[in-house]
Parts: sequence; structure tokens; C-alpha cells
Amino acid sequence: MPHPVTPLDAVDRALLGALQQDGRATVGELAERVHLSPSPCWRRVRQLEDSGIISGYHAHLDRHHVGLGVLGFVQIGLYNHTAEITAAFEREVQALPQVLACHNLSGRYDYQLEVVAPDLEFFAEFVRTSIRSLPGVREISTSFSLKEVKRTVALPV
Amino acid sequence: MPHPVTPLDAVDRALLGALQQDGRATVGELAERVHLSPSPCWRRVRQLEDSGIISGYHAHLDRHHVGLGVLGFVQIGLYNHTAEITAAFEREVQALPQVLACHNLSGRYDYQLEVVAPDLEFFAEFVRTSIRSLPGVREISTSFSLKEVKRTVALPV
DNA sequence: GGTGAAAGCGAGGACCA
DNA sequence: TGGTCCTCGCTTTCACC
Repeated sequence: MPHPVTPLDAVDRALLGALQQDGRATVGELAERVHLSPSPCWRRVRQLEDSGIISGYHAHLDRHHVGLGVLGFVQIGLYNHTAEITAAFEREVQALPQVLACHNLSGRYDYQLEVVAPDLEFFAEFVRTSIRSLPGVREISTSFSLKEVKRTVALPV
Repeated sequence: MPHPVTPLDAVDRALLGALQQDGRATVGELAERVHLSPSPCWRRVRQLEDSGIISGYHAHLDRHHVGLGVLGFVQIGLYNHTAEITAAFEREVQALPQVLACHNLSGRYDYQLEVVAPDLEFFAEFVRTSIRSLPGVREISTSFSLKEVKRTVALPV
């Protein structure tokens, strides 16, 4: 059981919701939002952090503002599924900063990568070179995001 | 031009990188990392926030710890692509907290949704009811994440 | 869980080079 | 732009109810 599920009460859930919305909320603000005084509120937040439920705090950037106008999904089929090939594939994927996420999928393809790039030309070149040459790659299917309809950083808690 | 790309120098990039890693880094810590004194460092961060490059700060949760063990991608084809149908579809998707992300895609399907759920049963039920009944849905294809090989919150800047 | 308080520090502004 | 104070407020962490 690699992932213990800690039972959360309503106050914990409210704290998690608030911190997902605003990761820089102060203990005072949080205390007000969950109707608790600062001290116990702070103790709860500490516990949520220490138990690993809150894995970190991050600034979120607007990718268009930093010149990453293109986001695409790259689905990949491998030649074979030996432990060596998949391990090598997964290791090399980690090293590509343009790859924001990579999932080992059920279904038709083996992996789906979420990739960002400054423009379509760069994206195509990246797929043609960096991704094409990953270990064991047999088949590639690419879809672009035409519109980011929804993107939330908040899990439903 | 809805998305201005602000030119960033090396120090700005370093600040963005640091804040993506640790959204609660203090100005003092940041100043040290980018070899600047706190005040100009603080001004730069302010500017990155005000210009919208930094769109916010968020706590990141471990989804397994909060009982969301299943993540899947749901690809959807619509019956038709009138403005009314797509607008209705996109509006209703916003209201589903289990849907973390939704992209309008190029290629075979119209949309791809990223969905979380406590377990496979819940996931299947969610797709069968909530997603199936979204406006205009004709075709659904689902893939589960068997393994989250990579997930970063940091854009390459 | 709540209160109160002490100590430290970080944010943010004024001002200069 | 960057650097150096300075000050206020808040965070954090006690001990105790």
C-alpha cells in the first residue's frame, strides 16, 4: 500500500481547497476562511504538509506569456515492452523539459506525453528528433490543443 | 494579439524557475539564488506577478493521499460543431470538478478531458453519466493512466 | 481546540547611486 | 536599474487553559 489515504475532516478539506486556490494564503487568512483560530489552523496546515498530502507550493505561469504558445499531446506506441526498453524510455522522458507530463496508458497507445513549445515549427522538430529517438518508439500520434477550455490546478477534495 | 510575450532576461528566468519549484520562497531566498539584493529582487517578482506572467501560487496535493487513485483521459467526438453546441459543452465541462483539464483538440477527436476519480468504478460511472450527457457528445474513448511517469508543474523558461 | 504573547523575519516603501 | 536602510505587520512558536 504505497499511498496511505489520510482521513480528512471538513476543516482539512476547506484548508486544502483554500491553499489550492491561493498557495500563499497566510495562516490568519486561512483561519478566517475555515472559522478557526490561527493556532490550531497552523497546526493542521503543518500536519497536511508533513503527512505529504500537500506535496509542495508552486508559482503557476501563463505559458503564453513566456512564449510557449503551443501545447500538444503525443501518443506513443513502443516496439516491445521489455523492462529495459520501458525503463530507458521513462528515464529519458524525465530529462526533456518540454515534456510536462507523461503517462503510461491503457488502450491503443503505451504512453501519452504533454508537450509545450514556442510554435508549431519547434514542436514538429521536437517530435521529429527528441521524441522519435526515444528508446523503443514505434508509432507516434500527435494532437494539438486548439483551445485550452479548462485547466485547474485544484483537485476536488 | 491576446497574449503579449514579455521579454525576460536571465535573472527573470531564474526567478521564475525558483518560484515554480518553491512558490513560498521568500524574497531573501530568491535574492540569494539569483545573486541580487532583496529590493530589486522583490521589484522583479512584483512585476512578474503584475504582468500576469505569474498567474498565481497554488498548493499542490498528492492525489493518492486525498483518495483520487484513478486518472484517465477521455477523448470526445461531438455530433456537430455549431457554436451553440460547443459553447454549451465547454460551459458544462467547467462545472465538473473531476475534470482537471479540457482541451479542444486537432485530429480525430474534438476534446480531451483529464479526469480524476477515487476508483475505476466511480470513474466509469462518471463517464457513463456526467460526461455522456454533456451537450453534443457522440463518441467517447477512454484511457487510464497506469503509471504517472512524469508530472511537472514547471514550464521550461 | 482556544488564548495570549514573545521573538523573529519578511514585505514593502523611501531614498540614494 | 541595483543597493541600503527602516518600519510595520504577520508568522511562528511558546506555555497554558
